Amino acid sequence: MLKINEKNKIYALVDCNSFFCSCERLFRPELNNAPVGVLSNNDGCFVSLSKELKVLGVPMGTPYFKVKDVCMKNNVSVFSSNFSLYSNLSDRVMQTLSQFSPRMEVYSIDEAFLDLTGFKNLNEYARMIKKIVERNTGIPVSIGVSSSKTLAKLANHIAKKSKKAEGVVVLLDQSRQDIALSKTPIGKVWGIGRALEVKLQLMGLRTAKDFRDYKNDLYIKKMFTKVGLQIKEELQGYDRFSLEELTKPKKSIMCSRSFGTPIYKLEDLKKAVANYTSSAFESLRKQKSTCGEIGVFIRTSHHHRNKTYKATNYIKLLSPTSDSRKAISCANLILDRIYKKGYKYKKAGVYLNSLQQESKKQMSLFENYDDEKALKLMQVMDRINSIEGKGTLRVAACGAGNKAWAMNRNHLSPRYVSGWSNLKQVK
DNA sequence: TCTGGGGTCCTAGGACCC
DNA sequence: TCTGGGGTCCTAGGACCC
Repeated sequence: MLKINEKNKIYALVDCNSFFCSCERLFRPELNNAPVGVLSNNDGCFVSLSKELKVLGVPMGTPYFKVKDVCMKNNVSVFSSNFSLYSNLSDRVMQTLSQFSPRMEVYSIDEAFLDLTGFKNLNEYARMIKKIVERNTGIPVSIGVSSSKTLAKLANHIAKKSKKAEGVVVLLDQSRQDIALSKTPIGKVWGIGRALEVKLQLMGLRTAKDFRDYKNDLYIKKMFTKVGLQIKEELQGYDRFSLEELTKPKKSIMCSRSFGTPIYKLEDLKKAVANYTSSAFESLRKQKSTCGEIGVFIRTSHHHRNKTYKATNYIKLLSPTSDSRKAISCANLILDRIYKKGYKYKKAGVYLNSLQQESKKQMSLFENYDDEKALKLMQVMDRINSIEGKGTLRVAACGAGNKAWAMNRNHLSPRYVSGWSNLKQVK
């Protein structure tokens, strides 16, 4: 099999600092240097912690009741989560980021990868991105730049921690990579979770550098599957998890909640699940999919041994649907099957599986470009030129297939140049 | 007493077919 | 009585992420 060995990509990972906390702070500037935390549904656990709260020794995911005292004593501002606000602000951040590269992957609500391949003065460019995002949205970000997503992620991690870095780390030369990787515990590497961490440590691999330099690839593949080997190669700087610009439609959708107060009765479960079903179907219709299978689960608390019960069951639909009323009657049927009397239910949810697109017309950002997208490309070009000098990059639009790209002049092929005049006309 | 919600990908193993 | 072997598809469950 051909192994592609060129390290020719450059990715930036832009990550919002303590995102939910930062969102809350936008409306309470007086909290800017104070400890802030945001809680999950039912105010269960912390899902976002400001730097000042982390310093107090509260780890991510801690149940609130366990640290309530600490919070009171230290005057911590604790918020219930407000996801519609966060998702609004996220859109604004992403919108701003899209001005800095023609290729971008929105990875999560608070993170995006930018393809900066071919760009120069990366440090300066990244600092400009950081400054402009903060100015336009009020959300502070950290940026890590390197030749694979995994390394960019690692660089970002350092950018967050190191004071000297001031929020931006470009991790490209070998000696700096060696130092950074040798200081990174193996479990901190993106894609290495608790289970793999244990296995790797048993092999004597304690740091990211140990793993990167481990010689036996076949053994890695056997022990950690294809993905494990890919992570190792990403640490070596090879691009194995390439950028995914398209926001693909979801393959499954679920909606579930824990109950603040437990539920005992079947009819109450049915009401709750009906609500979850309608909101799951809203997402389903939004991405123009139909659903071919519906599943429901109910469970008691898993934190106490005695009298636990959990059950899941599915119904396959003869004809896929996006009509939530049909789905709700299925959900009720399932609940009739799995409900057992006498239990204290703490959580329930609905799964939508076997999703299919109603129409296959999925467009990438720059496919079927229109005036607006073309103008956006011009914007990107201006940004790039402002830092690298005019003429470094050129924006071209390709007539065939209606694709438009911004690219390095050196990589400009005649095929793309042909569309150049097109785009100028648009401007 | 009180412990989130929403996803993806991969593999092993069983069912089934020829 | 002896009881093959290879392929595909599906599902459950584990691992990971934010």
